[in-house]
Amino acid sequence: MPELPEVEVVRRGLESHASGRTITHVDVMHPRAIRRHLPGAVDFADRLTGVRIDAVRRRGKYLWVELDSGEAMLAHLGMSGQMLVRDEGYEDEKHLRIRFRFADKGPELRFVDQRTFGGLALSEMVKVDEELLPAPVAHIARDPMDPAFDAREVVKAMRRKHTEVKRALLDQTLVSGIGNIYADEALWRTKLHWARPTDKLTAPKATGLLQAATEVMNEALKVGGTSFDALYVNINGQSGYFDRSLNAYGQEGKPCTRCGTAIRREPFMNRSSFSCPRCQPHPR
DNA sequence: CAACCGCCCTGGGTGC
DNA sequence: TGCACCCAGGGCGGTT
Repeated sequence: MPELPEVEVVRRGLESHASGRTITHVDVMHPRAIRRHLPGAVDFADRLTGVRIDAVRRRGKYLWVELDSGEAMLAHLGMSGQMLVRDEGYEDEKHLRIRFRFADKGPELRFVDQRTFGGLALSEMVKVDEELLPAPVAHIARDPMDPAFDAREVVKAMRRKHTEVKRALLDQTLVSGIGNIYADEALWRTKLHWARPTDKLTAPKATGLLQAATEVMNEALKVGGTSFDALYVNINGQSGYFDRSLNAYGQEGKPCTRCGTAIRREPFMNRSSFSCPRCQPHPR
């Protein structure tokens, strides 16, 4: 569920509630939550203890905190990962995976994850295009909210590919941050079917598609992101409201808000794609 | 090398 | 009530 807008909501929450704080205790209650930290839970906790959080950053759906030790703690929320700021003594969540306590004795930071696709890891920073990134993020493309995002270059690269347009939108090495929800919404806004071949898209169409993706994610960010259930929440456990503004994703059978035709659902990469049969006809 | 497929995992929902 | 099954899905490793 968490795509760029939802991860950005979490980043902002962490920036105001975790930056500048020094970690004193780390409890890893589920090893799978740090499976990408190969040296294991003890090493993870040891290297974080006594370390201060200097900044909280994001690229696409990846989130990381810069530490005064020179490392970064990298997070990916997967489908159901949450970062929660909770007062000490607040009841443990059922799927609490990692708990952080701080020197200021203020609220804890908790990583909660029902479906365990998410996780945390410590990583070293590497320089990519004059920018320091955690090593596992080095191959992730800039997202549309990055000041250095170059839409013209992305359009060129997209039109060079031989694939379906939705696959390209979801390719995090081409443009990052877009997942199934915002891909379907951007395609609906641009009146493109997901299976349209990228190499047959005109440059204006591809440009418009990227613009639509950027706009829909900005609109979602303004209202706190998209939540269908309790799986995506901000650091205080609150849902976002953008699900009320969705035109395609999850709208199977409902009338298209543009033309009234019932929205269809089609299988796509072992999941679903939602689109309007009239506004977004199948490519020939 | 680019494209693509299957797997990782859990629990809420549904149908029998 | 209980069981089997389906579905959600980003990223990664392996295959074509």
